[in-house]
Amino acid sequence: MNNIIINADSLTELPKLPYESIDLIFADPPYWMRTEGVLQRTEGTEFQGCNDSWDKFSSLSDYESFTLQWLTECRRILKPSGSIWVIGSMQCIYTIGSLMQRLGYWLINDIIWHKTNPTPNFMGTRLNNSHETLIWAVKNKRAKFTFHYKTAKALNSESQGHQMGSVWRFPVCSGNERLKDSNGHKLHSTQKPLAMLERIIAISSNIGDTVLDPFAGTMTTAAAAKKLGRKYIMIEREKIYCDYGAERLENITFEDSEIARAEFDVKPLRVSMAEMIEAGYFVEGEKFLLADGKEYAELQSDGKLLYQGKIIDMHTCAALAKNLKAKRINGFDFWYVRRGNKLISIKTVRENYRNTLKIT
Amino acid sequence: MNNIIINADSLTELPKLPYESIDLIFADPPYWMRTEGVLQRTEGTEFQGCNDSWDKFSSLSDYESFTLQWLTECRRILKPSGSIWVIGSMQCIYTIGSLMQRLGYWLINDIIWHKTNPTPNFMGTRLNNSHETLIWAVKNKRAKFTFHYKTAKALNSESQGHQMGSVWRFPVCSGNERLKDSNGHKLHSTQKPLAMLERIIAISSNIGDTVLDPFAGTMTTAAAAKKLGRKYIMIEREKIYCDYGAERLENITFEDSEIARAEFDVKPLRVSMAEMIEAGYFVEGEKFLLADGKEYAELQSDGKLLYQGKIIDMHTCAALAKNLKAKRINGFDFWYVRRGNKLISIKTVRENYRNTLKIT
DNA sequence: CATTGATATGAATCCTACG
DNA sequence: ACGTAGGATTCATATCAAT
Repeated sequence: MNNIIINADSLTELPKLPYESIDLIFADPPYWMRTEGVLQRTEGTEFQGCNDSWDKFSSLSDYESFTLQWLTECRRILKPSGSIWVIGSMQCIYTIGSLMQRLGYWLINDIIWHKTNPTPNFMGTRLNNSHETLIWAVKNKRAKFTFHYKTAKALNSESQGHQMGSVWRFPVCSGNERLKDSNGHKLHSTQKPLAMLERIIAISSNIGDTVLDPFAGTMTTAAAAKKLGRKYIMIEREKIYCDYGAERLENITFEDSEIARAEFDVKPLRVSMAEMIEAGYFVEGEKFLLADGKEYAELQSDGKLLYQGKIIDMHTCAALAKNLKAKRINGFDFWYVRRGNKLISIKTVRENYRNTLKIT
Repeated sequence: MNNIIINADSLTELPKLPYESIDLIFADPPYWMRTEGVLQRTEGTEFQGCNDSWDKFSSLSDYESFTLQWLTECRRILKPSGSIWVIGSMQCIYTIGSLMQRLGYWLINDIIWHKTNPTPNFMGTRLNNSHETLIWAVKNKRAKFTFHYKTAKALNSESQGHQMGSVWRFPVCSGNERLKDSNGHKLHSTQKPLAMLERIIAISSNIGDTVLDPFAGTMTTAAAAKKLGRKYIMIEREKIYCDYGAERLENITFEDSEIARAEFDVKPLRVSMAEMIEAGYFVEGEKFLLADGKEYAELQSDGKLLYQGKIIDMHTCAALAKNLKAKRINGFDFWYVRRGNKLISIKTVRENYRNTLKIT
């Protein structure tokens, strides 16, 4: 059931997928653009937007009903730890977001795709619509989901080395990347940029995960998934997109990388104070100091601290010693010990201990 | 009923306002942030977000009902030519947008306020939420609304001189602009930047218009309105905000400007071909040429053109002569006439004619 | 090959006053 | 309400031909 393209309607296919079997969903549903007539450039040429039969709906309640159906199924097949991305624009994203919240999805972020090269507003009738919106959500409020924070930081082209924000800059899909039909015309009216899908899959899934796209189109989601070593299930109603998409995927291979493996986000080994005392990295009875050099507390054999006659954990103790309103802070950021005539952060001591574990 | 602050609840006050009496509405409703517990920075200090009593709701349907009520009233009191802006974030904007579309509002644009200095995500648990969303809408699909396109162009700090897009960069409200209470703490947890309100009011209303804000808070909307010569009706439930807001408004005066008056958007005088022939700017029977210098058509007394034996209007004729797919293009951009031994654009001729009208 | 200029095009809720 | 004529309006890129 992996790495397949299903040439059928999502509303009939999604119910066939097993309960809680999918790690990541990317959905690029019909937007229901509601355009009328032809839009003409000043020079007299026509703008070719999205005027496909698959984007037509008869009414708002019709569109709501369609949206409710596929969102309901997606929630059923999503793993508890999985997450879903949905892209849309003004015309549809409010319907989508509102139904998601009603269905119990919990929104993680909404993300703005700020297009670097949007179609201008030819007539000057309103603001140039230069973005689309992505909603990223989980099944339930308390769900634990995959998010590679440091991978996202590494991928943050908008502000290198800083945490990734909710506004992303990407050009629209054009040029060589854009699939053409046998007449040389664009195959699909709304092909999404591969780079955006790669970012999404890299930060919110793991190697080997299964990615589902219920409106797969030109298989951009599958292309990104394959490149990053994820499995994929693509559902697409139009045969022509499936055919061209399958061909596209043949030329794509897994490219292993730190990003694909999310190696920046590998959690350091969990170690306990007691363990480090045992290993001789801390000594029972030694003094814990703050950066000011004053001795505040005394280390106990179990890793707790003796402070003003009471035995408390070092995180609570740090907040107390620093006289903070907060009850608890990360003691590894505040406590020092004496080594020779120097003050050493206990974080450094832990780092040294962890390094010995890596070697063995 | 102008330039007033009403210290009361919007749900009771909006129904008292007359039908179709408001030109522009800006609404910054409670977002229902659904925060829990205390968010602590790494150093142990507490982040002071929005935890106000006015932002508490018991359930999604409760919030939907509240939203439906004020949006319904706003639609009732909005003039047919008026428009409404609503700001919100992920937590609420999908509910708001979806209800707006259900109520029959027609969206003009959604606009992203991309914060230049967002609060970081302290825990690294998700993407840094660095934007809020504004929805700009009219009462009905066919409604004509005020939009000063060229004023927007002039105000476009993101890309000077180009059409304004749907992603706006503004810093969050801070420093001197941020109102403080008697203890020196921020008066209001969600004060919006004045510059953003000025932009909104400048591009979507006229001098003398009435601007309504049903959740007026620190009266930023009124401040921008007053500065730009608009009238205002502010509704705010909390007395303390009304008091500080009234004081704030005392120090603000109307600053006249081309932007305030939207002078870039003044429409040129409408003139007809027949009128210009009458005035001698064109001569009946003279030849109309394209840029290539070939004679294509012959001017008739009523301003129409004789082309290949048929009499047609010059816009349709231009499309024909240029062999375009389009049925009609602006003839003033394509036709030339001979003046002496030079080719002159008929747009230039019209410009000359218009200049004589200005003098008299 | 590098540079320049002309041309094509992208999820678009894309005109309006007057008779 | 609807037809007609007047008149206003685009930006970043990619491609390709010409220099």
